[in-house]
Amino acid sequence: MSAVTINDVARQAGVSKKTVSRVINNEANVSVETRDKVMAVIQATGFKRNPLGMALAKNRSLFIALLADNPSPGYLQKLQKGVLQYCSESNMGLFLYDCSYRSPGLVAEIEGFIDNTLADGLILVPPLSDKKELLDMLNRRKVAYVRIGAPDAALGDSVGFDNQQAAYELTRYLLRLKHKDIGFVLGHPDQGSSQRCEAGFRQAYAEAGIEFPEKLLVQGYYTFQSGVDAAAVLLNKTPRPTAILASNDEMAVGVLYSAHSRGLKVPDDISVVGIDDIALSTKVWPNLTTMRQPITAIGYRAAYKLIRKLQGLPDEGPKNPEADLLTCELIVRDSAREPGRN
Amino acid sequence: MSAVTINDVARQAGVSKKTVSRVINNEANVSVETRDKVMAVIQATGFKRNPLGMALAKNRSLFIALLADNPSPGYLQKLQKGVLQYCSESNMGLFLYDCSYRSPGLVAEIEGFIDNTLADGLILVPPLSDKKELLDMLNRRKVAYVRIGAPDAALGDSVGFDNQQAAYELTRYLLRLKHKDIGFVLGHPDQGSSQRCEAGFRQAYAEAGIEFPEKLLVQGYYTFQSGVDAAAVLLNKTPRPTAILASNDEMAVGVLYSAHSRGLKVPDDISVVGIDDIALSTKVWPNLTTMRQPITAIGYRAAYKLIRKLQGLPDEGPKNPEADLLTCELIVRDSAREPGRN
DNA sequence: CGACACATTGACACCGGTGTCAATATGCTT
DNA sequence: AAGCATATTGACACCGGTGTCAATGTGTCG
Repeated sequence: MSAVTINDVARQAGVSKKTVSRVINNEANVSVETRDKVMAVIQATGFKRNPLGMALAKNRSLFIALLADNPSPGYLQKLQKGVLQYCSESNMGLFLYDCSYRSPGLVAEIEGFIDNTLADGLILVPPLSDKKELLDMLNRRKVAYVRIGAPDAALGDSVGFDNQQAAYELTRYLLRLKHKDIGFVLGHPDQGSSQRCEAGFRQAYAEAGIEFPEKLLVQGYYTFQSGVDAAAVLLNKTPRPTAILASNDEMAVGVLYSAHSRGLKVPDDISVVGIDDIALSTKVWPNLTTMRQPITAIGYRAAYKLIRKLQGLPDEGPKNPEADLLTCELIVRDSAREPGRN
Repeated sequence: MSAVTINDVARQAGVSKKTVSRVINNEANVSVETRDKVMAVIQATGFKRNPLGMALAKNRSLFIALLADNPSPGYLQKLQKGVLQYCSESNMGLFLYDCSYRSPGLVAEIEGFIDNTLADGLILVPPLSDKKELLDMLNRRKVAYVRIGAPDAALGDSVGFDNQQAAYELTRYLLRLKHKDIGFVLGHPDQGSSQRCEAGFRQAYAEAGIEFPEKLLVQGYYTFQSGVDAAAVLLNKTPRPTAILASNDEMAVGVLYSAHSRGLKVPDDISVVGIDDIALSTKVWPNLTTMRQPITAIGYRAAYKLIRKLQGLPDEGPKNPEADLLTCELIVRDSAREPGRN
């Protein structure tokens, strides 16, 4: 059945196994006749190189891993899809590893994971991508990585999108709709994206020359539940905000939920918008108006960058020197409109 | 830095590398002094066995893979969590692979994936777990697998839960609430679980001595969109059903969405229930009444069964001879109640 | 024709472990 | 004390590939 080895091919083709190795690796300096002969045997026998043997010899495993804490499940899922897609295209295996951001043994745990799998490279999802100790360990052990969503040239390659721009444009959109009292649900305080979102809100207000409603800024943690809780606070304020902007869709859906449970109608009584455009956003009623982040594309691009680096090939993507920032897009759906008579 | 090999340990401990191998594998017939001496060096050097070398020598990779098409993202996510958990506990790596159920090259594609990764075993998520050609290939290649959610002793080990029982109890619950015209959204026709659900509906009606409403049976495909579509059909019937039971929560949420978009109130105007209890079910308004399937536990148990099998250790779980069927549980939330005056 | 660059190929060691088997030491039986 | 079973250990080949280097063959130049 299986197990046609390089030795079998070599024997049948009447060459040394090194020559077979040359052929399967497309190396130069193999005569055309030899190459054809070997290829024929490979075809006939259905030979596939054993990745483990190769990995051992080359000290390169051909596996990468996606490391994630689980902030917004919908986000992770889309990201994973993009990563997986490029992995398939390039015949790389993708390991999955869940970890807990707050666990004290995190770095050691991940070190153990690397030892167990010998993954060549890692894709780090926020908030892991901001974790200095982790990056230090990876640098020390010379494990390649690409970070998602946290551009900071000093910390290494990253792919993400411009949260500040997204929040800025979304806020402008609400301001254009004539909302003035907008409630903001912040993201997780440990994540850089959170501060960038906040900067975007403020920027839009500043440009419009309207005083920023400091009292309508509520802490969130990027989770559904934190959105529910934040909305509960905001909806008790007087005057009640006419719109709520959450730093991600997962929380925006929580806001929606909170509004519904107090009998408020969206968008008649209050507008709700988010950022990301995850699958969930079109499963709730009403569909969420949001800034679409090309999450799957980001995952794809991250995998591309990592794998190209591992292969020693140049990155032929966008020429952005330090970080890839993919652009976002306003998706107008049904959860926001001009404030009504209340 | 890294790369303490078994040779290094052997040299420093003054023994042969085979003896070191014996120690790290906990083999018998090593004297206590030797074991201690070797252990001390292992501790001191921080030696970790290289999984690739081991895999090559033993012809066992210590990696398993989760193969999935993507029926209901929430389902997959919970499952993945359970699988990952047991993998972590047992130091196994988990590969992820997405595939398309309908792709004609599916079997060859998966075969290629196995060649690329040398995964020791596979966990198959429905509808893959029903795919005869796939199972044949795996048997032929002697790749171990555990199937999720499709008990059928002839096809190999499986872990799942009793869909028929779930649908049966859920239907009884609605009947007890005095619903009579219940609309049913069936699952994917290719998946066995779908027929079992249907059997459960019918069983409950038969027991109650009520004629089964054949006209209220609508085809679905386990996706959100198919739930939306099926509900559109059901809500146009006269008389309109007073309740809709969907074969999974993903579709039930679609039904909810459909009801909302026609201005119907749930549960005042119509009750909606589903099966699974995914994360989504508590993010929509109103929260979904559902039969909870212990999805994460199923994933955990599947990984357990597979890995124990690979390790040649006995399965010390439930003594169910052919398939593990974990029990389900009715979760009463806010999307169903007695039919109103209409 | 000799010297030399270059293309082609294979022998062999090596990556980091494990399996087999033989060598030696030890304890027990009679 | 001889005979034998058992415990402990290491030498060596092997898993399936790749890297190094030397040995050939071929073409070009002076």
